[in-house]
Amino acid sequence: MSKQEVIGKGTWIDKLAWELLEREKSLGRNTKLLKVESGLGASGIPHIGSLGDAVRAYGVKLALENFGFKSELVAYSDDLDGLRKIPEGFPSSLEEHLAKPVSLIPDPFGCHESYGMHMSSILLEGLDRLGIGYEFKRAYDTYRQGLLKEQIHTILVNSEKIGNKIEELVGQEKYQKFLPYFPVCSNCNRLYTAEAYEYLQDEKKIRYKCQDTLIGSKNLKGCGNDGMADITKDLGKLAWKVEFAARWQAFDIRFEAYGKDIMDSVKVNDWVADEILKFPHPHHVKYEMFLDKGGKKISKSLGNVVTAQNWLKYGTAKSILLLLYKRITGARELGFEDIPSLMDEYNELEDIFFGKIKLDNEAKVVKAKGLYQYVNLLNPPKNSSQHVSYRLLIELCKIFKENRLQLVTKKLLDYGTIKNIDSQIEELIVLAGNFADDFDTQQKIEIKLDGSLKKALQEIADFLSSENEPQYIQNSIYQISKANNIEPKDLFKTLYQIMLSTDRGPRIGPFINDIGRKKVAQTLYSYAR
RNA sequence: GGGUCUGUGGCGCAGCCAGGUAGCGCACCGGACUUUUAAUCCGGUUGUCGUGGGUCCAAAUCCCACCAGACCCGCCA
Repeated sequence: MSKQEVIGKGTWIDKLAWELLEREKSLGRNTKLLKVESGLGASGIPHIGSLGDAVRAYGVKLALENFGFKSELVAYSDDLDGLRKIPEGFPSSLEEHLAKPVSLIPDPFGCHESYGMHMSSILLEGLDRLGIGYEFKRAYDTYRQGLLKEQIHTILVNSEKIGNKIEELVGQEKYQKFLPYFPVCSNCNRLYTAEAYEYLQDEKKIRYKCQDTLIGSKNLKGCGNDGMADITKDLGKLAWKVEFAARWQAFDIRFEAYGKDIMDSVKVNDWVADEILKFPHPHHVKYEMFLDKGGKKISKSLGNVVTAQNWLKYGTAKSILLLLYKRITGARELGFEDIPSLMDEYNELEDIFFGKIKLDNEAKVVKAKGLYQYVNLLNPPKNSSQHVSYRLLIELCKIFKENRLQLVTKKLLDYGTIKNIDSQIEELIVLAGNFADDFDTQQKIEIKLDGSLKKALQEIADFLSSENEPQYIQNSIYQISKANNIEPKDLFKTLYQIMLSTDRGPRIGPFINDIGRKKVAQTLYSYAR
């Protein structure tokens, strides 16, 4: 390759941070503190995509710090968003709270102060477990404290201009008719039903009428209240099409990533920031949504979602960070089945980092080492850990269900895969064990037993019940099959079916010995009857 | 209507965003170990990188056009 200066650690994150710095330089802005932002939805279960937004923003923060600048990640919870759909698996009692801001809805699980905080907490806990630091902010506080009042005022004063521009940019006509502000009805607490029709500039108040409105296909009842909202302290919120811009300026945000589903909103917000608020919009990067394996967008309102918490049952925090840092472009169908390869890929990166694997392409080495450092949040370990293929662990865990930790480690030592047992290995076995238990989708095989097979099983069980050397177990099975005129193949198959629910498996003599011959004998007796 | 992404052995995908020998998993074949199954280990086969142009000493990778599929937006946030 042509020699090119390596930027930072040589990853896309560094390149992005570099672009950001170049832009700030040309804007001539103060670069004392470069804040990056991530918006957290608070109305649905936060899946790994929401997490990714924050994790990647944090990566940019790290890159900026690596370049010698101060940076901070603002995690902003959109908890004034109204509840529009009840997520699957949530109580239908939420029905009465539809259209209310999620921060004004009681937590259906009773563990947090509101529905919104319940959802946000799931995401924040995920960030904590990944070691991501952030400053938490909420829409609720932001509006209550009037932090956006200047911006709201400017936007409302210019609402006609903005409405026309929105139509021009993205073809949405709505804001040519309505103000881009949703008050929360002081009478019924609902958002969306309260239609803002007049802004009283001098008083900084909005007149609204609470009336029936359509959300999706659902008709929501308004309460008829004819009210007034003070934009400096009452609850309510700017429409998304203009809200980011207000926030960017109020919080002095210099970077925000976004998913392609809100591309249009970002386009409008950039314009509003630049032209209306006179605050040069933050640098952006667009990322693809994570899709589930069917190719559908992961819906936050659906249950059974790939959350950080679910992922961490099977994979390490580093496997999530690797997923999110390895690249930003490209559509990704994501599922738990991606965990094994990410787990193994991390080991490979570690080997490259510590020089155990040589690559001939120097540029790729730099990139791999850089990625490894980001996955370790730019604080890589001093020494390489012991590596075991995660796939191998899964195979072993499928076989050993009881006494798993002990039996799997014994096998690993036998194979010579590891030299000694350490806590990391034990942790991996637990993770791989969970994976094996939850995703070993081999359907139960119907076991057909005729008379001679039953007799053979009986004999094997008898043999196992007596004291014999382990190495004879394998042999005895051959003998018993011959004595009963059964193909050894069929007898082995039956044994695997009984013990593992598969047609194949590990060498059976030592295996029986490992799980305990008495226990196997009991199982076989029950089938021989 | 607007936009984005994807297209790589039989299947599923990585590599593309900083061009330099086309890779991984599964499957398949052979070997080792084993008293003929299999786990595991070692080795191997499988490709005009969607099509057509362009840039370049060099393109799966960058640019343009086209074809096909998926998704998002055009309610709302």
